[in-house]
Amino acid sequence: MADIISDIEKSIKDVIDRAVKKACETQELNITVMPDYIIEVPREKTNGDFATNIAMLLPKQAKMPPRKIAEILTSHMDTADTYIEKVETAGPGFINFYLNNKWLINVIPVIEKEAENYGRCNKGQGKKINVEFVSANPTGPMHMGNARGAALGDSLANLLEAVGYDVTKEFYVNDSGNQIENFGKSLEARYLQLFGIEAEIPEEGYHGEDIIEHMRELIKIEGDKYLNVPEEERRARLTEYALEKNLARMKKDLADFGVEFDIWFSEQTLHKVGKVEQTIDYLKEKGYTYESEDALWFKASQFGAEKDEVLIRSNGLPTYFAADIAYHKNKFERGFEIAIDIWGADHHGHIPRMKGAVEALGYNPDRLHVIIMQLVRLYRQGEIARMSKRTGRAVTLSDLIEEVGRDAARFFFNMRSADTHLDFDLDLAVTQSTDNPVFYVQYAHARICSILRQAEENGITILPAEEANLEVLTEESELAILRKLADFPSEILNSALAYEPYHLTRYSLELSSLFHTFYNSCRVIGQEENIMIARLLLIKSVKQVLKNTLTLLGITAPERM
RNA sequence: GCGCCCGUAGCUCAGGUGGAAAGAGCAACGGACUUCUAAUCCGUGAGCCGGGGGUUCGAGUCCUCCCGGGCGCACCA
Repeated sequence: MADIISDIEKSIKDVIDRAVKKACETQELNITVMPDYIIEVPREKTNGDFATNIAMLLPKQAKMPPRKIAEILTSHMDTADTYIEKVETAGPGFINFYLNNKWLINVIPVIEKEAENYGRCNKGQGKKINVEFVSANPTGPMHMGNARGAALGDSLANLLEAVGYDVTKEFYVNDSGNQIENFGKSLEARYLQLFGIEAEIPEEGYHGEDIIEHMRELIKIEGDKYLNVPEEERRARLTEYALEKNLARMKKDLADFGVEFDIWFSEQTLHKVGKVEQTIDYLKEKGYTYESEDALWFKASQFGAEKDEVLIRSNGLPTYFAADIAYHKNKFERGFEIAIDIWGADHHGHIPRMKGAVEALGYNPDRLHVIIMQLVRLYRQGEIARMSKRTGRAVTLSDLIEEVGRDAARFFFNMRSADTHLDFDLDLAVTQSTDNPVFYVQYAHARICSILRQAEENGITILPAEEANLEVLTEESELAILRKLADFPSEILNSALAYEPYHLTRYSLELSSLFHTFYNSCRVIGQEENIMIARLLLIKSVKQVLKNTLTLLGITAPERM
């Protein structure tokens, strides 16, 4: 896909490379190794549109000061047939390039042509990538950490897909192991209690109202038929029932949040088909395990972890870790080149051992990338809010959607990088004002739609970009918008490769701000024909790019507000 | 004690592979609506980038040691 920024950078590099060659030919410079120089955008506009540091990387080779090198290179630069208008040397040895603003207007026809595909590319070349996120315990409702993970993971998946990866979004269902045992015991206790039979919820069990609710419903449907069956059978059935209910609930809550998984991967199935056992056997054969105190251990410390880890407990049951190894082995066997896991900060200690396990399995550990999210703190009226307004219990994902809405929640979760604590201001998220960033962005979109509607009502025909005279876009606020629009493809690529969708919220805010500034200084409708058409095309481009950005974030772009 | 993350304006945070005089939003103060949505815009003030060393032409960014905060260090997940 077209990216006018990288095109222009390429043309500048050409100019530089040719100048170096020429300077060497005339023996003014003696350079044998071409340095790895960069083209960058100077912070200060007065330093040009682009700059290069090449002269500052050459003093040793050329045996002269950087400014002198810059002068020589500049003198050999041939800028014919480029947009470069002026080249200057400055500062400690920068070479600054000043461009004719006309290069920027090319972005409008590109956006018009590519529309919803503007910004996308094929960097990923169809490589298979697995993004596992949320993976909340199916023993109860989802909390704020799960919500942040959902927003982050889904936007990241969209982003990776946009740059050409074949993305699979996956939810690992922990429907096995200790916590499920406790879940079953808790359900059973409630079930018996509802029939007036004395029973106790285990120490580490689940005491929530939802457990009682599940059993009330089950009794309504199936009555007392599990009172007189063997304990094991009873627990299995109660667990199965409640898990199914919880999973359905999670699917619904996530769907309300705009998150749809491709695969819900059951941990239980790994055990059932013997994958866990096979994986353990494999590690055993490789000599990466040993027995101690009746348990089987994985030599994690041999692979960079702090200590060894138990695979099979002395009671004969495999640990969660053992299943997780089998799960990751399975991911790679399914052909994923990269597996991304999104975990809460409280799990960060597991990264070395998990990567160690991947390595022990014979895969490059770099193929597993773990994103650690820091905690979310909710604020209401300036104070930490732990409880839901409505239920009085811990705030769940569905509470959050109900209180602030899906768009605001998704935007807020993606405003900060994953590794900073997130202060979520619930009051701000519902505010319909300039303070609320998501409204600010959506308002920009709606405002554009409003102008376009009026243009249509006034019978104004917008020409195709190729036929319009876009050179009349010379106002500072117009040029600033064009520059921002041109940045979009690299913005997406960089965010995707860094696995950091939060750059998109910032981008959307910056573009919106530039639009609002333009709106207040330039009128569109009623201007001289050429200018009006050009501005209509400009704001249409802004609308398209805002829409594309919001879509990646899973947020709606309203036509009116 | 060991490991990971964080420490930038009063508050919340940005600062691609090191680059030229550190940015934004909010809060504070002062302005702009007979005109396409004032849910907006314009302006002002505000900083030993936690601290000390080091690497180099050049460090908020890299290395090291401290200080402060969060989270881990189970035969739980």
